[in-house]
Amino acid sequence: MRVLMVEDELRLADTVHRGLTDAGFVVELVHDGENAVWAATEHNYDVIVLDIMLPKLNGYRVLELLRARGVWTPVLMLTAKDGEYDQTDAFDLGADDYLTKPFSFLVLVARLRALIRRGGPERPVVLTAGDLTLDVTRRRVERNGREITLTPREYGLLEFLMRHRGDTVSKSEILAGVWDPAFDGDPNVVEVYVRYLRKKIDTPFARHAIETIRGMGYRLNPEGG
Amino acid sequence: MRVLMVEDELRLADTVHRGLTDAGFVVELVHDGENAVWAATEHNYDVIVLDIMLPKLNGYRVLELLRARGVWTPVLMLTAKDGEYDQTDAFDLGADDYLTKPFSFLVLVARLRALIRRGGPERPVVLTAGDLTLDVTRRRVERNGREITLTPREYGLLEFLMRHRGDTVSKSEILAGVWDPAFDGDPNVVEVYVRYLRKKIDTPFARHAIETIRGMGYRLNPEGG
DNA sequence: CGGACCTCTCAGCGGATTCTCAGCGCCGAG
DNA sequence: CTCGGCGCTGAGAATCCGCTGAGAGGTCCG
Repeated sequence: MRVLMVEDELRLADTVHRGLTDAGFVVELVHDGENAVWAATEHNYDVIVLDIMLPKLNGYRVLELLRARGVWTPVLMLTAKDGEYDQTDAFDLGADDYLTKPFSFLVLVARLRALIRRGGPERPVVLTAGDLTLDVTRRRVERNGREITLTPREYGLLEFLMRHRGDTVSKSEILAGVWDPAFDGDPNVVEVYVRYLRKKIDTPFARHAIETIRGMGYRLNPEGG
Repeated sequence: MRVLMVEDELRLADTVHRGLTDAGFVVELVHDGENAVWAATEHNYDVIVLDIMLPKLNGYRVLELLRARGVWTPVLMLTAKDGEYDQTDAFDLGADDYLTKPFSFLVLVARLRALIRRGGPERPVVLTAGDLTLDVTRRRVERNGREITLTPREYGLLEFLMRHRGDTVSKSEILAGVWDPAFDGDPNVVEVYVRYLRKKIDTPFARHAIETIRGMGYRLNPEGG
């Protein structure tokens, strides 16, 4: 499994490079657009990880050039929330899949595997509970069509609850799934963050998606409350 | 069907190895945590049988490392009754299924088959008695399609009765099974909670799922009363 | 450096839950 | 039919648990 990675931020490039290597990929790393085009044309990769913000040629141009040259290697794009193309859906740019920074490393690996296996993108995962939706790819939460901005922790908690929607999950399960595995603080944090979430996703909409199961934990109502 | 087995007790490892081979599995055997991580990362197994007590890296750490590297092979954990993690439910550690030593060999084979087939743990059953249902994972009780909310104690009692539905269970058995093992209060609590339960699951539906067997205990009617 | 934001801790409140208790009534044995 | 015991019941005390507001520390960014 050969991966070409195009990324100019050295720290990020290094982290991901090491991680992907550990995950069993053979990784080649280039730092700008010109080298990316050259490498991708010259060698055969199973998949290309392509940052949008690059010196010399941006990711969009790189992709365009490759396709024009008949290079159809699947491309996973990395987009930033606040970049030049922040509003753009990377699919429109011709990418096979994309992730928004910051992204989960595990998600990256899973997407790469999917791209390689199917030669196509993993179907975008959107979790829903009634009129509440969470787009895992974009880290975007909406209710009733209105976007809701969440902090990372709030987002993690909501994603966890939505992945288990309908199930009653205990506070310790939530801690294990959302917080650092080594976290050993007061489980009261969970209550606090449930409160924060409710203030953002329930109260303004006069709904009760997050139910308290006293003595047991919490449960996200699959119908959205 | 390829199985990676991680077990350091030679005798046990040998027995199970032979048995699984006879059952049609291709078994690879390693004896410590480091080799387990290496083998599981390098090769593709259908399922991993992982002992908790291991030299170098314990099973918990092995599992953690594998998941962190994006290896999502289903894991069945072997736990001992009296080990460091005896109290812990192995699901909390991220295992897909687990068995407590000593275990029945046939049970092991059945669980492995289930894990491979579904790529996930065997889902605990939904207990039913007539139109009364109790979903263990969702912690949800319904009668006649209507959801019934129970307090933790009430729920524990009902689950116990439903697991023994059709049997007559004495108050002391109930106390031992539902209350804290060290509980030494008045057995009258059981009567009190039976009453609470009846008020919620029987009275509103004009049924009698919970029968009193005078001098003996209680019995949950498998037909729902 | 200062401000905005985020994460987490803490302690008090109040409602929900658990359990005790004492009296009542029904069941079944003789 | 009578009586003793077992289970039922309502009330209430004690405890638990989740909710909440305030705020301390940390981090990021200008």
